[in-house]
Amino acid sequence: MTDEEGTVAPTHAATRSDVARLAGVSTAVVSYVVNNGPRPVAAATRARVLDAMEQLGYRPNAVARALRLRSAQAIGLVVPDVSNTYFGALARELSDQAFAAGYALLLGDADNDIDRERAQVESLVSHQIDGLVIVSLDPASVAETGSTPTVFLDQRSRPGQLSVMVDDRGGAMQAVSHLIGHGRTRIALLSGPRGAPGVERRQQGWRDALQAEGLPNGDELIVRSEFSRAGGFEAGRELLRRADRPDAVFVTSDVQALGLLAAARREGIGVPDELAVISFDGTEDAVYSDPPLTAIEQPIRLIAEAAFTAVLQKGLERSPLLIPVELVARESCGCAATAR
Amino acid sequence: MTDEEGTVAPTHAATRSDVARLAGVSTAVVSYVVNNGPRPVAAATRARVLDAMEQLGYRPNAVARALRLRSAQAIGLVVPDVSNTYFGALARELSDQAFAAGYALLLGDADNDIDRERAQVESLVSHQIDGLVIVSLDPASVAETGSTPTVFLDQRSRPGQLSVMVDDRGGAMQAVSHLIGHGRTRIALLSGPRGAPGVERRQQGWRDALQAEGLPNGDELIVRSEFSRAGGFEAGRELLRRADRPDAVFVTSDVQALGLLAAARREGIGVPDELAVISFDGTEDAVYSDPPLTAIEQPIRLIAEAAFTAVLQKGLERSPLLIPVELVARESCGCAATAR
DNA sequence: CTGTTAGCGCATTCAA
DNA sequence: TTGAATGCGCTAACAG
Repeated sequence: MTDEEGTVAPTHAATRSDVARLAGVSTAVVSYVVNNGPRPVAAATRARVLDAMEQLGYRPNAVARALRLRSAQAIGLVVPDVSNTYFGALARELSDQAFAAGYALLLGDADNDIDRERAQVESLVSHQIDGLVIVSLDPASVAETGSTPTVFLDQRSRPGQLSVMVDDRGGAMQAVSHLIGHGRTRIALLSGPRGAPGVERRQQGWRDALQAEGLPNGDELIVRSEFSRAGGFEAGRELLRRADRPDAVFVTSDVQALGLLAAARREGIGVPDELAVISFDGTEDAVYSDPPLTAIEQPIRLIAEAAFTAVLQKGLERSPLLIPVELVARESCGCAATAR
Repeated sequence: MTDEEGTVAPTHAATRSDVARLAGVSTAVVSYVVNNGPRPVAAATRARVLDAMEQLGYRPNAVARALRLRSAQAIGLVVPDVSNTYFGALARELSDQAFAAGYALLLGDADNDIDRERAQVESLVSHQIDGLVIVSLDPASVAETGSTPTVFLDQRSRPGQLSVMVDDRGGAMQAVSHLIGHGRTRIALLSGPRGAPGVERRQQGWRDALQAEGLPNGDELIVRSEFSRAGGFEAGRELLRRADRPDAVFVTSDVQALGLLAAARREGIGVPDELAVISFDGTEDAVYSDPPLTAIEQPIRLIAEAAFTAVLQKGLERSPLLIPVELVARESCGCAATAR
């Protein structure tokens, strides 16, 4: 009820033709001032238009614009789980990039589910996004994105595919070498889900570094879990209860390492004294844990920049970038104790 | 060039009229089968259409649909910082809700900046979202959302506004009472940014609970920081270095509490023995910290459900919901020690 | 410098 | 049960 009061609140939001009418110009002119082109507009006219827009509280309709331009001025991001610290940070940085360039960000949370991931990708693509950045659970089975430029983060399945790669193997090798430098000899791997981004290469790095020193690197030293605190806790507990418990662990993500630390505490195993730990990611999680985690730090801002650039300027960056990572020593590896 | 080769690769993605042509029907019929209505379609015809869609790899254009329907089948979420565990979890749950209902989620990260927040809101609204959920830095200065239903999370500025409120005051009182039950008498407050969601009411609850017991509750017992680990660390350090150091702290968020725990460790202050801590949020951060945080747990899934429902069925839920919270005892309050 | 106008892809009313 | 035609709001020729 009380909808036909009239004159008070406009039924629809103002459109460009309302503005044109009020300003006494054509709709084209309104476009020209809104978009600052492509044709010039007389200063006086422009002022009238601006004034009319103001009066009407005019807001351009981005959807109509998107239909016309075949571009929504938006990019999509699909991750397995935004509530994971690393992916959250990634979403934040990408949102930053997008915003700075005038793009909106559509987020698809795959909920660690491959079907959900497919559905999210299809939904985003149908929304006419200008590009898609995806951290896939299984890059081989990602839905077809047609003409939407798509960049995979830290994974590559098909050859010609756009990717931003992180130096997973190198990082893992750094981590393991560091552990060896601390005199550790039985270095386990707390790995992530098969096929998850970076996992295979981090694993390879772990193995290669161990191999080079003639240290044990068999599958019996590997445990796996999801990228989560709970996963790291369970897998860590299993590992730490073994008779031939390792004296160090390289972990494929910060959140898993948080779980591992909790497991060590529960088992009464001192870190770093009895168990040295180095994780991959180097998010804020690593800085404020107990003990603070020595970690292979991913430059998330750089990664987001590279991804954003690649996705919007397809062609140029077809060379797969390799983002460097670096070891940031904190306490979980034993460095602090050594220093003391 | 090579555009008239035909039959090979279509220049544009297939549209409804390509499908119609191939199936030998009108575009209206294609609509009917795509949308399963509003008119019936003969089984044989439907089969032909489905077949044509398949052949062409047809994907409906959500933007065109949105323009026509004046609804993008999408909702927006604006938070101060997605990389904050709590907001990340919220984004995830809301994404879940939206997905289940066939909606996409547009995410706006305000980057803890009020101007950025305004811009994000405007951008989302212009994208014709069907509803907006916002956790605002300053609800009074949120951009006008016009006819887009908007629900504020845990804050209310204007009277008629849609909100999903959490029982902040009650939760804070529970926390403080619990601390008092452990014999603590000098209970500080590590508070959040002024105007941030829930902060004022949590502060009120802290004060009221203390007041009721005749315990000190002056402003000198309050320190403030952003909702971040780093903020909690700095403010915590300041607090713990005072001559009249408190014997307990109620913290307005998990991430701040993580920072406080790190500060206590740095200062050599034992938690919970010398300093009991209870935080607000109860995310996974609380479960795997050292010691695990006793926390007032927010039912994030419930909150997301309430917000989603409210935003899409405006009118119905105009009564401001009050979501209950509950204290989950872990170790930082001293319960474990008591039990032992 | 400004006005007219033809679509962008889709849903739907009106005819058939 | 199906087809033809209209318009959602906007951009960008094309024509003054």
